[in-house]
Amino acid sequence: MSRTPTALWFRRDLRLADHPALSAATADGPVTPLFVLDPVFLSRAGAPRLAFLSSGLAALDEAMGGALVVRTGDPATVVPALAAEVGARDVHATADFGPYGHRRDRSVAAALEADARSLVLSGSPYATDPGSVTKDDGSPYAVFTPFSKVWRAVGWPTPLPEPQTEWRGRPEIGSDPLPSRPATDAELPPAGEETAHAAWEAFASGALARYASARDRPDVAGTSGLSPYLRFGMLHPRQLLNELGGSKSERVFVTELAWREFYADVLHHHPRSGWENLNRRMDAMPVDTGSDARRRFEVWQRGETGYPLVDAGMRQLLARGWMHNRIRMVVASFLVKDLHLPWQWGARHFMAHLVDGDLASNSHGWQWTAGTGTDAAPYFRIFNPVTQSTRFDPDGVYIRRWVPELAHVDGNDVHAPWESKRGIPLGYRPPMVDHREERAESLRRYGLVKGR
DNA sequence: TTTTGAGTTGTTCGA
DNA sequence: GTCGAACAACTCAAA
Repeated sequence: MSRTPTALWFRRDLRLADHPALSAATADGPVTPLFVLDPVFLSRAGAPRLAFLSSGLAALDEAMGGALVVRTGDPATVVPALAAEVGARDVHATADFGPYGHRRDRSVAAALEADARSLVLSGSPYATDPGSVTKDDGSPYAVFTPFSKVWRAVGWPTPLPEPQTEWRGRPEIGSDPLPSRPATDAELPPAGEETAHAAWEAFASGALARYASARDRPDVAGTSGLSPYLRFGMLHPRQLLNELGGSKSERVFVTELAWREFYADVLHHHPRSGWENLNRRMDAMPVDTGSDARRRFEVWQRGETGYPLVDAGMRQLLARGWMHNRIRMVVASFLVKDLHLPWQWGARHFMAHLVDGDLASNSHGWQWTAGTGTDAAPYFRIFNPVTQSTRFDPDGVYIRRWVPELAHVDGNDVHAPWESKRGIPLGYRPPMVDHREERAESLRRYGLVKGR
């Protein structure tokens, strides 16, 4: 077997097990592991996600015996230069289906080909590659449920073992320093493949059994907490899917993974939907963007709306770089339907603070709430922040944890302190808007565009 | 080809 | 207090 030097360009696949591109590279010969600090990514990701990435790269580097090579700059320049330096004919990578990643990879591939080299893409961050689940006529699905049925029927390959790779990297191959962890006040989960697997094992043997009901409860640890690991490929969904059975809770968890795949598929077919309404008719929907809108947006960002559940969620986001899924919907509905602000404002704030921030899931989750997306929620589905609070945080445990001003408020007063006979607690604030009025205003605005 | 029923996550109102 | 209806429009799959 010929032994040709090769390179593996890591992106959102920071693991060694079940890594098709790594297996392909290992089959070629000695592998130079590369991570590129791309100024475009660095300018977009907020400090929490960069901090998580930094720890993830350190863990990956350690798992490779300190071989990781880091280069800084435009990948179209940096990757071919590294390939030439190590004499790699091929540069291996996992395919990226996001709009920017797809463009970037085309220009990197062109630059490599100009130098008689190739970018070889294997695998993807998904169980099924975006674009591969289609209707019989080849067109993409616009509704989740039929997509998910076909997606399940297509299935996924069994995970690959970690190969015996001959690394050829640092210090033999020069490298920039591994990125330092940017300062952030957020308390983040530990990163890395080993930690990710431990988190999965803990979930699988614990909260998974009650997932179907507990996943909606922000006051208990009912969710998997795996989203940051999936975001950076420290885990691959295929690894989880192969271990999941058919119990009610396991099926519900598989469905959550299917949503991740569906939204990646939608973004693949409609790249502009990352930041624009998928449903163009909704462009006519009036939203507020003036200086008072900015002020309301900042109140929402700080978690000072006066609605305890909304404020708890916004503060959890700042403190942890993460927010419970149901609360993401509650705060999103509040921004869109109580404050009448563009969903893109909220989506951008989420992307700046979420460790698991992923364009496909984030944008389409927001579009679902805003009623502008594929398979959108009916426009009249407007969350009542108090009803959601009493239903999903019945004892106020989540609110008291994240809104210290309310930590000592007794009983049900915690859900709507302004209704308390004892008055609004010191340090807290009255609701910034009247939900009943803003709900009516929202319905009025949707009425302007509906049926067109 | 046409028709029909179903579709993640809700709320309010009136009987 | 509980419960069913109403709140659109459109996509998709199955009949």
